[in-house]
Amino acid sequence: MDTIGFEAHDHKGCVRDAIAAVEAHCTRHKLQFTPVRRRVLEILLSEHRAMGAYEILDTLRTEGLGSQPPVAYRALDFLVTNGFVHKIERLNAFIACTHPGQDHTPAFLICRQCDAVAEAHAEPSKGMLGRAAADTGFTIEQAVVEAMGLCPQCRESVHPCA
Amino acid sequence: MDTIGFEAHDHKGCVRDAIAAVEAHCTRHKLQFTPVRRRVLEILLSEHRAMGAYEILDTLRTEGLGSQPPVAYRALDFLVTNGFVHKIERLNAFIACTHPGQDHTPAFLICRQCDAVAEAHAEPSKGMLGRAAADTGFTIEQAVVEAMGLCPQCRESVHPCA
DNA sequence: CATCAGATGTTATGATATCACATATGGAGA
DNA sequence: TCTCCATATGTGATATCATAACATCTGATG
Ligand SMILES: [Zn+2]
Ligand SMILES: [Zn+2]
Ligand SMILES: [Zn+2]
Ligand SMILES: [Zn+2]
Repeated sequence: MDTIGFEAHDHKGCVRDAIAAVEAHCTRHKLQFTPVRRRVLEILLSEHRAMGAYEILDTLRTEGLGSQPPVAYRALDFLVTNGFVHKIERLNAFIACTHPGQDHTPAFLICRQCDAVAEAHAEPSKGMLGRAAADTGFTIEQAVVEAMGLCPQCRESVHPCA
Repeated sequence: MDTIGFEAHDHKGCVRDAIAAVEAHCTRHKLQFTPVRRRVLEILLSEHRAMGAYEILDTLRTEGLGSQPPVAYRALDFLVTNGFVHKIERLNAFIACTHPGQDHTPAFLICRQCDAVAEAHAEPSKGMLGRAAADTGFTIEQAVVEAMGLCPQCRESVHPCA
């Protein structure tokens, strides 16, 4: 199973495991997993959905962990840079990674109805894109792949228009 | 050749042809290709790069075609909706389509050094992404595919760090 | 002419993101 | 220990991107 996000799962365990994985990764790479950074990751993990920076900041504020935008953006920048969180460009929002610590290139399935987001695995330099890049001499370093559409649940509930 | 953008070409002709194609498409589909909409498309075509809405608005303003953000955003919305212009999510910017009028799903190669953008062709429901979607029952309606990296020219000029 | 849909003009505001500068903290080396 | 320095944080201000709301205009239809 590679893409979770549209199905029920052991949420408590998933949060715990993710935090543990990030902790281990930070120790190994001498990265500072500070309280704000940890808390931002926890918020994203516990909600399990894409959240805007200001929405995260609201929570931090009530907990006395920072009240100004740079606090949230700096923590998010750290988490994104190190691959623990991904930015969903289409939503200007952030979501916790489902494979923290592992080197991977994510792709996302975003439901336009309920905003649920599932992380899948993308092969960057394979397929059309890789061919086009190779043809033109372009060097791909990173890729944003975000599919919009309807998740299984919302697909059910949409009236058939017929 | 499917991806232009990193190479020299007949620019005058490319602008003329694109405008003509859009004009024809609008006539056929009873869409109003108004002065503001036409001018915004011309600006994007002539610059041949990704431009922010406010940058476009600056030009409109000097020409008396509108001075407030909604003017630019409404024109861009029309052009994007009808596939004559694409939004580059990663840059919060817009770029003229290189296949206007044709039904297609674009992918982009974006140079992080010089901000040049090339449009390529993506096959949405093929490959990893399509598989992941099919596995989970997700229905893909639209996709954002944007690769970041170095274009051929910038790749040359970057010092080797060695 | 009356009506209406679509396009535009304009003011204000909302949402997202960064700059700039002060302060704190903790480890490496003199 | 003390100094230095890199990294992280606190905070106010500001930049950048985008839309809401409402008035007005214009052309097509009947
Ligand atoms: Zn991930
Ligand atoms: Zn859904
Ligand atoms: Zn296109
Ligand atoms: Zn370049």
